[in-house]
Amino acid sequence: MSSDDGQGGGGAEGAPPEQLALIRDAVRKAPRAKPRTWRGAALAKELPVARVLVDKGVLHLDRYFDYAVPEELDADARPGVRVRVRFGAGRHRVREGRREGGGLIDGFLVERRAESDYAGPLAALAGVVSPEPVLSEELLGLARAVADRYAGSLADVLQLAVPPRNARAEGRPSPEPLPAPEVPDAGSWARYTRGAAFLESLASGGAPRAVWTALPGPGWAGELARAVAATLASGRGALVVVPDGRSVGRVDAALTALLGEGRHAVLTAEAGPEKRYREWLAVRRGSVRAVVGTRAAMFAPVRDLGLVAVWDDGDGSHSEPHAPQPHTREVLLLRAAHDKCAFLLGSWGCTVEAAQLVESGWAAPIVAEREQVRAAAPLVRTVGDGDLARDEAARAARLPSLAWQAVREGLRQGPVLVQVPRRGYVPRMACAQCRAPARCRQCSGPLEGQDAGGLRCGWCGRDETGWHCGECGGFRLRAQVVGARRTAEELGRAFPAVPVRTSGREQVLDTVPGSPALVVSTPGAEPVAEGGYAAALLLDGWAMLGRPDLRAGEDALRRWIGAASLVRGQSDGGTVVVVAEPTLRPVQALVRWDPVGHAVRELAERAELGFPPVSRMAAVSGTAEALAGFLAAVELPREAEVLGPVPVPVTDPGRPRRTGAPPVGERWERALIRVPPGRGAALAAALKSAQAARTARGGGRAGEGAGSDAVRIRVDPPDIG
DNA sequence: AGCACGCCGACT
DNA sequence: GTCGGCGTGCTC
Repeated sequence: MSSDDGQGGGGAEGAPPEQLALIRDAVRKAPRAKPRTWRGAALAKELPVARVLVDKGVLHLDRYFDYAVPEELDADARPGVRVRVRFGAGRHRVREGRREGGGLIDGFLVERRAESDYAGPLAALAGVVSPEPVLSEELLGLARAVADRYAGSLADVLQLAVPPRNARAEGRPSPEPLPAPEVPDAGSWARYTRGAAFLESLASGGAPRAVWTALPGPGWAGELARAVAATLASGRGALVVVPDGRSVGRVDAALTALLGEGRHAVLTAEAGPEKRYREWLAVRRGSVRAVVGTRAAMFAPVRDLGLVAVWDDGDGSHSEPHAPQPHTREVLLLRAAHDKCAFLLGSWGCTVEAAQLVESGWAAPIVAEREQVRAAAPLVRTVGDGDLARDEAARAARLPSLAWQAVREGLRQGPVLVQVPRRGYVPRMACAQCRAPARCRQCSGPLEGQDAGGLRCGWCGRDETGWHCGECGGFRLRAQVVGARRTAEELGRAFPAVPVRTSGREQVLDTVPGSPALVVSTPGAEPVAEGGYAAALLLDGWAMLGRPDLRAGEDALRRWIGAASLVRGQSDGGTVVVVAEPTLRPVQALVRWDPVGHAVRELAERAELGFPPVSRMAAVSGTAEALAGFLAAVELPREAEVLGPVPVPVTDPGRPRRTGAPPVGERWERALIRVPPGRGAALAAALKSAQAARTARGGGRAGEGAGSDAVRIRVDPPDIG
């Protein structure tokens, strides 16, 4: 971990000429013992200098600024508090001796010091917003590590890590902390080979690190709660981050069942600003020592942290959409390293990153015995192209008879889940004959069907008129996705006696009763069925696997496993039918219920190709000029490799602009920069300093508003072709 | 980002 | 001889 401050001791060696004046000043005004303010106001007697992190964009770049502490603010101006300072106007004020120009802006007081390194006269703190010390040394250290890891600014990270102040919440005292609970028994952790040992280690103050492949079914929330309880029993705090509000609810319920009220806080965005800040404060003040929450909780200031845990790290919600877009898993890894605490990554599936933690020896696997898995997982059957072709009935009904059969039989035993692709998925086109994805002849982008009936490239936007298949020469197309939703509707009509419930983006159902019903859901929105689903039908195979993305296979498997984990085990007759080609690797992994094996193979492949997470990548995007300028200026580590630039898909005016996509009407390019393992920090540092130099200098060019010259940097880009 | 500094051309 | 253009650099 690199810990350079970016701001050295102030030596004159190699100083650029524009700093000479400053240095001359410094020499003349040499004795730095006592800071002077412009008007010589009375200062605090002890430690009269406040080191402040100014909370403003990216431009001041993680530098601290020193301010004088007026006597009347001495008591409140403690490290960690929010302050107001004047910032922005120049030295002229000293000469004119009149008004203190510059606007009032927010900042965090980072440190009180006896003297300043700054040669000039110090401005005084304008005020202390509140005496609540919200930014602890640990949180600051974490924020800096995250900023370094992601080539972002400290201020940006702090915006994610410290919730906005709410005076009412701050005014209320937090409850008295409860004593540590008893050590819980192993409970259902006994289902896993190393499970009980992991809990014992937590309870006795150890810092074990594990990647836990959870058995399908609802047991995971209780198991997480038990890990939290064991950590609390050791006298330490615990943090659990899950992908969504529903999962928070499950872990919350499990914690309450195990520990009663008052021992854990719930941090979600849904709570609203006041409640959220109140909970956050209770954690910071040490009133509550355990936290469960969504993404933003990854920064929760838990006291004496003993365990960090993340559930389902493959879920996209763990990626923070705001700069610098940190990922829960990576932030918790940093916390585990800094605080030397235990780490638990749990999931029904297994990401490539998780597999890497095990392969590298950093974390131990926690898995169940093979027979246990086989009994707990449903029986999985596939329907591929061959079956469809042979199955005359299937083509007529647009659904294979195996699927009908599974649904019919499932409905006799209980609810049946039907997983359909998310709406808004653009229908991608494929050759009707050989199923090869239809690609643009200009840029190889995916061709998409249009409402009007034509074809258009999803990347470069060109209309395609004379398409023919590059693989087999065929000239007939079929939609890869269209039909699944309609199929679900048809299913409903085919079983008129059975209620149909839907769960999706607009309305997500939490649970459904155990009585026979068709439950149609998009991936990730599947309700939990009481007693488990009798069967599931997974209809989005082509949609998931057809995407031209590195993670398409991994993602598809994750979503299938997520749905299939809600189905009763094979021993209770649970059945899953997946409509996808059985020769494909993710499909085979689902049939064998072997997510870890799949991730390990993916990992080996990525290592061979030099793909993340084995190497570290960053994406840099912007206009062609901006990108070329940036690439010319950046001083990359020697081992770095620049791929591209290539054109970025244009933003369709009709659809919402995705984060990182160019503004409508602009053409952007993107370069990928790759470094070997261990050089990630060096890459981030290089990108950061080049970006700093450019934003400081370049500024607004002719015509366009400022920013047309800027580039966007994304460490760990999620979408690598 | 603001905003003041400074070094060049048109004005009273 | 002075006013003000915006190009450049700093903000404790």
